[in-house]
Amino acid sequence: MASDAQTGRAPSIRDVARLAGVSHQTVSRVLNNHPSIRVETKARVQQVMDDLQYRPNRAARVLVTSRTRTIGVLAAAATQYGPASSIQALEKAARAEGYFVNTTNLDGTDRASIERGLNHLLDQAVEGLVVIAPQVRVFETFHDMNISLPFVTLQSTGTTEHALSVDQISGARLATRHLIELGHRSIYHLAGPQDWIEAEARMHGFLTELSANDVPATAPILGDWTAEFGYYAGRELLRVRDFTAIFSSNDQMALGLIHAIRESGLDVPRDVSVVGFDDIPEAAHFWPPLTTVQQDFGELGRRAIALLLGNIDDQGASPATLVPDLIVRKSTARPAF
Amino acid sequence: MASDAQTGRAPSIRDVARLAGVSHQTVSRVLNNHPSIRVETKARVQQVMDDLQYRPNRAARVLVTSRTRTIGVLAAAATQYGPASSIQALEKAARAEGYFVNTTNLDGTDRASIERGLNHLLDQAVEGLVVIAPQVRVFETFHDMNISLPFVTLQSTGTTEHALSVDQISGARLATRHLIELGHRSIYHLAGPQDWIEAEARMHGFLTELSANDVPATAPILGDWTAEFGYYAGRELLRVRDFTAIFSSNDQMALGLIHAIRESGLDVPRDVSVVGFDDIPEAAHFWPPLTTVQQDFGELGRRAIALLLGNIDDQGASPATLVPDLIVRKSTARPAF
DNA sequence: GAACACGATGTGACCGTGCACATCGAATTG
DNA sequence: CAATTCGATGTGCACGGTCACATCGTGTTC
Repeated sequence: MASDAQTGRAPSIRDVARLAGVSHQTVSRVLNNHPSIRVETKARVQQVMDDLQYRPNRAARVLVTSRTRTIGVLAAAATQYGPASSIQALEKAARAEGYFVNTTNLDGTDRASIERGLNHLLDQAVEGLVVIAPQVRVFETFHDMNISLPFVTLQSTGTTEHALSVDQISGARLATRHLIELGHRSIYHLAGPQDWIEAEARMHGFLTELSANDVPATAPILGDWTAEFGYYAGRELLRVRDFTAIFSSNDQMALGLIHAIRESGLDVPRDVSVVGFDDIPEAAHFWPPLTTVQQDFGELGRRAIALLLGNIDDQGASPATLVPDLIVRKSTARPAF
Repeated sequence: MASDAQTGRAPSIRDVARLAGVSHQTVSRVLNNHPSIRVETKARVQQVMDDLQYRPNRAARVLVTSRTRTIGVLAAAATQYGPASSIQALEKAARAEGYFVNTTNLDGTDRASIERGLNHLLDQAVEGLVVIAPQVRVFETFHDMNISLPFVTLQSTGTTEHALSVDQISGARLATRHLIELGHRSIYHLAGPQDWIEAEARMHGFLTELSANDVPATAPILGDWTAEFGYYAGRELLRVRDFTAIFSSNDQMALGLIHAIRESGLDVPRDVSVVGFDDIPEAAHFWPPLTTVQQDFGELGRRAIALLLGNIDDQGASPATLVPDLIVRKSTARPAF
């Protein structure tokens, strides 16, 4: 009855202790590598751990320390390249810091779905939050549920302290300026959903750059990030055809746009120039290869973690601004006029 | 000193009990809605819970029940549409069943990375595993670490009981037959990495269909799922140009392929027909719109959970075979000969 | 050489739940 | 009407770690 280890439960710290002939506390010290332990004692304990394939029980640790070391990700478009890449990088970075990540995907973007997502995350007692979703609505909900938790939003204007400053505005200005410099004067903007902070920022950048160059502004078209939408928007737009260039808020919509343009017998870039945003890996292989604004999604994810853990562990992090690059390929040219 | 609730710790079951004037066990019963509780008692407890914004402590529960209700996902290409969609659906389905999901992304596909990923998952005591990665290598590692855990692989030939039977083979045959029926006799296959079971299955389907129709087989080209690879493979292939059609193992590589073909002055589908696999949302907007094999990634994810929870909760699930569809668009035509 | 510091280790309580068992009153049964 | 059953509730312990504190032997200090 001394070796009642076959109870089905995994070996515990006390099982290790017994076999190593030490107290459970000594085992705990080995686990947290406490300085004052004799090397041979440590070795002996470690040996027993290996033999037993011992793994510390996370739940027990969490219970006593009340630290879950888990950060939550609230995602709305985890299917798209950008968010997916950021999440991947973020998860990796968190893991390297000994943190766990729980990614929860919203069922929809309505209030109830957001609430459900947040609740799921709170049930796990996440220590911080990364929001990759319509931030505006999430933060409202967040506030109404009056929860206070360190959080970071992946892409933003940089107004809040919680926000990672990827300069979406300057990225959008870069794209717009490129079109203006080529000689375009009638430029449309296919925007993203306006409750995504980055969509709003890109639109803002677009309008700012237009007015800075005295180019007449056009009303942005509000899209949903999909190629499908880009396609139908393109077809609508072509009925009038009072433009020579379009700046799309992401690459997928640009693809749909090009599809519509070409289907109507026009050519890109001869008749219409198109600029995208994101530089997804496929963009270089669109036909024509897409001129677009490159974002480093991986870096974004890593910085999100750095910023968040900085908040959690209370040392202030420095979110230096990431400036996106314009990648000029073949989808833009001088207007035919 | 009776109201020592401001200790910083969240309210516990006993805080609720005290305020409701019942024992902690009664509160626990309310939580797990035990049948024999007076409705008014239940209401009173619930009221206190709301007031306190009480949330059950998951760690404590896990500790005592030794059930984590967490399933782990080991992912290698979470950045791509297919895997990402499956993960998203899977996470949602798991959540609906009261399970938590932890997605761990492999740093690489080497042995050490896989081991690291598995360890991370085991540290959380996941109750089951979904593998979206080079399965062959994962299972070897899995075996060598001699861990036994219910697991499911998302896409496979259907040989194992653990495997979800999406019939990748018949999907590939569908695509190949389509090309043959159009009159093609010189068909290449751009395959995926061979330690992905689905890549191997698609290749198998391709070869089977060729031989069933007495069409001479060609050596498959082993790719890495990326558009970039498709592009370079296409350039290589075009130096010889002894083919009229290519079946690509996924849509991204097909895109790169088309890019290379068109760049060399040839046309798709006039000179070369191309078929993809997956039907990512962008495929309909490629130029030309891509003929491809459609997979229901969401359904895949949902079934993975159903199968896994069936194993965990011990009721045998029935993994009826999902048969993919061929979506004919504009990238295929009769050979010009 | 007594007082003390310190390194190495052990002891017991505690974290927030669920489980097994006990209790107690009311309804049912013979 | 006593015995039994059952519904509604309470009591105490266990889960597997960490923390605060105690213990003990040894070297250092004055």
